[in-house]
Amino acid sequence: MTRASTRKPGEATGDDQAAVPRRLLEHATKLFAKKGFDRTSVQEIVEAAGVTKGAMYHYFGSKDDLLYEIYARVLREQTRQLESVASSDAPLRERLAAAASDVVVSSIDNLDDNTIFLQSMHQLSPDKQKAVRAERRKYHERFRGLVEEGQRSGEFRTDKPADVVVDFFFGSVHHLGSWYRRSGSLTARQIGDHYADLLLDALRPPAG
Amino acid sequence: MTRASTRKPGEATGDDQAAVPRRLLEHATKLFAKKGFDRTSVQEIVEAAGVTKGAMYHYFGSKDDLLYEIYARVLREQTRQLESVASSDAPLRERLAAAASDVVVSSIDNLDDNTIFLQSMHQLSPDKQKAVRAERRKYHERFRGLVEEGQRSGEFRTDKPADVVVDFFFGSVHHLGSWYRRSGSLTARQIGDHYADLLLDALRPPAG
DNA sequence: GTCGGCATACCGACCGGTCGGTGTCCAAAG
DNA sequence: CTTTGGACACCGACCGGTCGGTATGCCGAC
Repeated sequence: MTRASTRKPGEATGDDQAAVPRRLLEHATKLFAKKGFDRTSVQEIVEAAGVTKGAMYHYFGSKDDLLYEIYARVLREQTRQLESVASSDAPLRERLAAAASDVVVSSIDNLDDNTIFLQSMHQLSPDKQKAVRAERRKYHERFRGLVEEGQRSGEFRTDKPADVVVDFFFGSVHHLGSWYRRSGSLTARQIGDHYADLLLDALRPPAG
Repeated sequence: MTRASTRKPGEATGDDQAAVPRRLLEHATKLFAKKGFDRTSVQEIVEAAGVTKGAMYHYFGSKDDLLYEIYARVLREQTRQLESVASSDAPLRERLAAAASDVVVSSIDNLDDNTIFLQSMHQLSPDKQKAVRAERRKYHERFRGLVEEGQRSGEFRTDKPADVVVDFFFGSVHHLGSWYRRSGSLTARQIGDHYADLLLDALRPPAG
């Protein structure tokens, strides 16, 4: 009863050290991606993380909160990355190509988050959903800014609305999770470059 | 007790005549799209359709069956449409453009089905999921055939794998539901033509 | 001693699916 | 013409089970 360094709670022996909230987030991500948000019970998550429900509800207000935190983390990271690339002083075409390729690579690196984004967003509570959408919108707008810049300078075609082009492109990106397999023959960067090429070439003015 | 044309069953007075299975499918589609498959209870569906659970389980083996039927219906229709366009004797570029534009238009016309496809496919039982995937794959392969035809003839670039291009395009199509609003300024056909243009232009050989 | 960091036991709501029944129609028997 | 029987379409109360969330208490650290 008075043993030191008790290993009672949970069976987790491998990835222990990690803080409890981190472990919860990590395993929740995997489970949500694999089985969907609604099909994953809180019980499963806490068992996978080697803790109990008490622990989870100590750190998170609800199951929804868990999902929201996953979203927020991904969005912060992607926004940060885009901002860094978009505001460099490289030529426009290079900046857009880098932004496009990068978002593909990061989406593939975190396929789970991507899958969740796709399938479970509408299961968030309305206000949290609104917050996520707002953040996502900011991201799209920044990206669209690059396209519009090229349209003003004459580098890109102007017969297609910039927002249509951006939605076209991000549709492709969001759907990577439904077909990309790591066992395939193409690396994440190769896919990213292909996608960036397709975008840039689709944006060439029709005349030439 | 012996009245003719009794209107007892259900309260549905507006859209009655319609057969019960059709009504169930119709309302299930709307609810699944709005709230997601798991969040929609069988009770809600039958109430919306103006029948009872008994009726539903008389016509469908399970809630899963309902979802599967929705998928099957959409897939049959889209496959039929693609086959009709792809096998015409018009020039290749026109056939591909028509196929691309058509799938966008039909996806927008049936935004609900599209949304369900996106969000709820993984909630089907494994065997039904397999069946849906197989059918979907056939569709993609037919579409890819058009791209490959153009690559062989030299009309399209050959530095991008055809399957990457097809996945790129269908990602965009599947995501229409997440941003397209009927209240927007563009009609379904306009979006379809824009998307078709972007695809065709992305496929132009890099040299010119 | 009290406070953060959990564990454990438990609750009420709800959900998919079942099952014994009911009303209606039609066809064959009487 | 009437009766009977049974197939079909549907009803709705009910069940076992699960799930998100909570109430309470223990325990080591400060």
